[in-house]
Amino acid sequence: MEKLIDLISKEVKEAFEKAGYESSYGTVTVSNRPDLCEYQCNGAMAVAKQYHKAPIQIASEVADNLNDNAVIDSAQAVNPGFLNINIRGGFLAGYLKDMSQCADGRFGLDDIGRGRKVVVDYGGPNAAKALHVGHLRSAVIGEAVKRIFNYAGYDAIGDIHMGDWGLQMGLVITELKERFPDLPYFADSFEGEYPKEAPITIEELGEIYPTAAGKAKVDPAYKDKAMEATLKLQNGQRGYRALWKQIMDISVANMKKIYDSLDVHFELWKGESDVQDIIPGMVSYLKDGGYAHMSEGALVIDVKEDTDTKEMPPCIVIKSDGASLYNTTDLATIMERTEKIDPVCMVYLTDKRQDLYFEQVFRASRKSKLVKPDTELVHIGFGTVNGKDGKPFKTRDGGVMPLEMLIKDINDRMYERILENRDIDPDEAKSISNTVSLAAIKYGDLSNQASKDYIFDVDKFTSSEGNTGPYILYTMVRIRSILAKYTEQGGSVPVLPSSDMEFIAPKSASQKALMLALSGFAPVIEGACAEVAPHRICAYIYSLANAFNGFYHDTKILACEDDKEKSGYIAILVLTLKILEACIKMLGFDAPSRM
RNA sequence: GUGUCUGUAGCUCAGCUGGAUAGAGCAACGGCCUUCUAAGCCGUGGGUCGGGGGUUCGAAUCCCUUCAGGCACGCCA
Repeated sequence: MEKLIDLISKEVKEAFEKAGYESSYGTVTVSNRPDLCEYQCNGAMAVAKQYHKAPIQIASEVADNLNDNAVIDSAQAVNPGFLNINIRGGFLAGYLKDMSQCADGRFGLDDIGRGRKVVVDYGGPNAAKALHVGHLRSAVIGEAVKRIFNYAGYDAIGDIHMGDWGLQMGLVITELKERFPDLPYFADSFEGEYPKEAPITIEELGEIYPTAAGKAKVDPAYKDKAMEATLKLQNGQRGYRALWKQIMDISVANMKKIYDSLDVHFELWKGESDVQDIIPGMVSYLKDGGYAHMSEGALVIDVKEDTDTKEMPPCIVIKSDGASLYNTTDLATIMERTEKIDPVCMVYLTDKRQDLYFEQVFRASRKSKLVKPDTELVHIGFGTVNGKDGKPFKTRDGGVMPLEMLIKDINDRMYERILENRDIDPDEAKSISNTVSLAAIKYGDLSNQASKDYIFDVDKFTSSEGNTGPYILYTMVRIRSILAKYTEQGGSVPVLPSSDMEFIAPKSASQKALMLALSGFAPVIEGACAEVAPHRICAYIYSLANAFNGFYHDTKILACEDDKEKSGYIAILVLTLKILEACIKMLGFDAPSRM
């Protein structure tokens, strides 16, 4: 379905052509001065030089050609050469009707993806340590990105890609060996059955890794042991593998619980260890193809290019001690995905500090042809979650904030707010606060540009004032409430896509503003998808919710006595609600039925 | 040192493929509920878009330079 802005552009382009100018200058944009007009065209100013004419004269000529237009209600030339355009209400109503009839339920958004596959690599938890605040963004943004791709018609596959094979595992094993040297895992001669369950709990694991990492930092001998353990694990030492498997089991169970609570779900629970078997093959491929060479004892791929103005260290494939590392598994994963999934694009969501690293890996995989030339490799580097002081978010005592604690904090705050506001059954309040607080967290994160750091402010996020998740949900609940009353009064609410939706030309400025906002859905999603920018959807639904609340405030909907007008209002309500639902679904949260 | 990101209202952030008077929200102040959820709506005040050059009819936006801060720079992930 053609976008409204394109339909308007088409008219203006024709008007340019009719006046004797190149039609491409007739491109129309949404007005940046809504007080003056709804749409604008700046082409007259751009084209003026070429035709040696005053911009305002050109704009006037074009405006004259737009009288009596079926789409455009008014086109006015304004100094120095703007063309201010308003759209016909009846045409707008017809456009919304077309949107609500789209059989694919995408409200006019084209099938951009056409079923092509995309891998979204996000989550990336470290299997050795508890999920903390640093894992929030990857999960939240990644899930949204995946859902946006899916909505746009792609077949998006989310891969958690756990860090389960690197030094962190060696550290945990080493620390366990120090503490419990008598466990059978550490006895080379042991040939019996290992215990069924892990020797530690998830809580203990949460403590062991930081301890071990701390020791390794100050004690080189300890670090050597850990590296040795890593290598032994990778080489298949039986006891280490058994212990590793058990650590993974408790770790994964814990991850699932937390990701579930965030409504974040992965199609693939892959990790670095999964490509272990294909690494030797890949390494010989890299060597035989002449892509990799030895340097300072390590196997590396040079990724420096002549055009580089910056230092670009080589991508290390195998460490000088023979062990593989993050790079190795990422390259092997790219190779495996290309063979088994063959996506048009792989998107990685990690902290932006890994920018250089991913550039190296992407270059290495291109250079060595591990990936097809037309497969896009995209790294979305996001900023840090900071506290109100602008420094990385910590617990009260200054420790790393566990993700569970952060979720609980915001949940508790939300629960308080609900109880503050009204008499409500505590159980219902609990259920509502779960739903709303998830929206608060996710919206708080997603409404910021991914690449920037942001401040995690519980009070702000849980507030229903301003650009927040609760404000969006409140708006939706309001609409649902009206529609429910309408049904009670014997009206029938159309289920989309529906040809029964009868839109009418707007009767008020707020109604037209809402209708214009609705018509902007497709271009916003298209932009959010193209730029992998969920925050655009947040900005959109905030303005849409604003437009709705303005309309709601000065329009009697159910009390409207004109049936045709009333059903027109209901149509707007339904479409607004459905679009908001589609958007928050993409962002990864839901609305409660009542607030 | 090299590279990279950031700098917009007191605070948190949009806007950045160049357009009109730089927008929101919070905070401050003032209005609006016998009527569809006031967790809402409307209004007022608040800015040399870090500084300086340049390109352009036009710059928060593009280029150069400079200041301030963050981050990364071969065997961690």
